[in-house]
Amino acid sequence: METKTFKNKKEFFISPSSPFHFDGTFHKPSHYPNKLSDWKSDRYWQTIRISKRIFGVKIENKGETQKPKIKVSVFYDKNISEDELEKIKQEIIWRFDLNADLKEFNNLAKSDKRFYPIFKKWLGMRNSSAHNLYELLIIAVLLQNATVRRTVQMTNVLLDNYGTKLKFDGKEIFAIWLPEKLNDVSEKELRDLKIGYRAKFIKRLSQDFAEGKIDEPKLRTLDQESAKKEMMKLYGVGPETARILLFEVCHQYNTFDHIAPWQQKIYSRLFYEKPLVSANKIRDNIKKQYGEYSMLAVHYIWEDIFWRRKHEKIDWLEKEIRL
DNA sequence: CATCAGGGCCCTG
DNA sequence: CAGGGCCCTGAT
Repeated sequence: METKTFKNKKEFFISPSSPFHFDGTFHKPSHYPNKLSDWKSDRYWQTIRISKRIFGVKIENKGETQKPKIKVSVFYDKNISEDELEKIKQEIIWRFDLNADLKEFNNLAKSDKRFYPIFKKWLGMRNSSAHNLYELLIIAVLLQNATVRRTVQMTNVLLDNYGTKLKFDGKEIFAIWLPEKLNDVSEKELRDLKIGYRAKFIKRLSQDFAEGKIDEPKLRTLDQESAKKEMMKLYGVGPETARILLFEVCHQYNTFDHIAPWQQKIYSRLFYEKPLVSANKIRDNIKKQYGEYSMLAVHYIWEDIFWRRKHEKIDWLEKEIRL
């Protein structure tokens, strides 16, 4: 593992579209714990790679829901150009969907008698991804067919071997390796880290990205159907992984199509207070109610229950999360 | 102790 | 388009 310490710092501000919810956007309690970011109320840290160069980023809330403003501090070594700063700014705006127009969605939420309190509580929250396509793809592959504990284990062993530990602002935050880092790493070496059949996926995906076969900027501009088609071409990407990528990386709000069995159980409780409702019924009802914003609406309700879980014991939920 | 399904996907028939 | 196999782990 590579370790770097960055002491130089430059700052700039971003004004997200209003309304905006800082903590809901920068922290997702449903995600598994990892060393790739850190969060305290109104403060957030992560690493970011811009044209293969790595930076430390601290983001602070300096505004209010209706008058949003965030301060970004970029940590680097040696020097940084205006161009790089601008690229970082634009990338943060994209990844955290800071320019989102959620007027229509918020109107929809208002007419939802049952869940309005939740939508109101998280008003201005964005669906976001701290990571780029390759990085989130790696995470998604590590989620496949694994319990949380195992996913955490696999993430850590890979980061310890190929990642970068970045020290900045008194924090130690990791970055996922660049795809070409695995050029000279064999599938067997990966396999020996106990990541199982995923070694094959990660090896092949890294190769494809290193060779520049995937055009992330273009994928971000495609309509949902075309983007999904392109994602599914990636080795190891099926319906569930494509859904994650489309929602988090491409900010497609209406990706509530594939429902995994464990999600189905949680949705059944959340929406029907029953142990098990058929996936088709769940999907149809949600799509009918939230239309183009199906996944986004579910995201609000989903994250809300995981926020509650932080300080409240929810027995049925504990049972459905495989730790 | 053994067996099995699982925070999916690929491949084969 | 159905079903087996895949790495491992935890539940039974």
